[in-house]
Amino acid sequence: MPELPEVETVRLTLRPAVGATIGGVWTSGQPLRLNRPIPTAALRRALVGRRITELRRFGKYLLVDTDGPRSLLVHLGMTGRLRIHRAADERALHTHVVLRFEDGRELRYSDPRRFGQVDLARRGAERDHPSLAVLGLDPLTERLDGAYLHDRARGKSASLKAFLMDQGIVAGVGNIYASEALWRAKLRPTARLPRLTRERADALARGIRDALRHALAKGGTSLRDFVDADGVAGENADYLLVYGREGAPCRRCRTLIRRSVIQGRATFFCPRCQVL
DNA sequence: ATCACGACCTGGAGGC
DNA sequence: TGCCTCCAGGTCGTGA
Repeated sequence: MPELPEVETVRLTLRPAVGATIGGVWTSGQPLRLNRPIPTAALRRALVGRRITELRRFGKYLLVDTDGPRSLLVHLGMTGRLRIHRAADERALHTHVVLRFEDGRELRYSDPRRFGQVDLARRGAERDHPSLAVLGLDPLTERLDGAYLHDRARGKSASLKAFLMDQGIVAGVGNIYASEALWRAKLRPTARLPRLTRERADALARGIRDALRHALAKGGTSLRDFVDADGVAGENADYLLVYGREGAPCRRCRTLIRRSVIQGRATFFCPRCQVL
């Protein structure tokens, strides 16, 4: 579900949690991604009594820093939500982690499909965490340009779309924004990396940055599940340029948008103006 | 090493 | 109404 703009939207709307002191930790006992148990005891040891100091994002991962040495690491998977509630509010089905604050609020993580991840990372050494160590460049906080993409494409033969969705190359781009970025760059999702010239890589870098920034400005894309930390849906679904528009006219050339499947994921493109 | 596929899991939508 | 199939913002293990 959530790609970089959605995770960043959650981070921004979660800011009222900064300053809160964690009084208790509850977990559902159900495992998340890869059948991995939530490390309840370790979460309690690391977080109870600590004050939340900062919220950071690396690609699609969110870090909740505390005044202790450990940060809470969260990945939302496809259906994960992180929301602030009053403690008295009824708990949603599929709630898996609750941080009780001493001021009567709670930070709750829910995730029906349990594709997400909840763990601890060492503050200051968070990039040593195996999930963060493998991430490529974050287009919002680091300089993403054509030189970088062109260099990382060397020796590879995958499709442009698979390349974009590889978190080790660009951290934060997922299925929606891969299609959006390629449409903006006028590049065919099925095109192979050897044809990514430096000039095309420049266009692609620009397409990625623009797709993500515009989506973030609309509070992210809510196709079905996504809401921010206050439960508010994003508005970017109304502004998508190509994703989900199969059979509708291309916004540039009016040719009908086509849908195909690349690596098992729905992919949308204009067969006329995405020439490469 | 790289690449593409299937599996993981639940729920909503649409067809019959 | 109910039951079926298909689909979904992600990632990882597998086998070619």
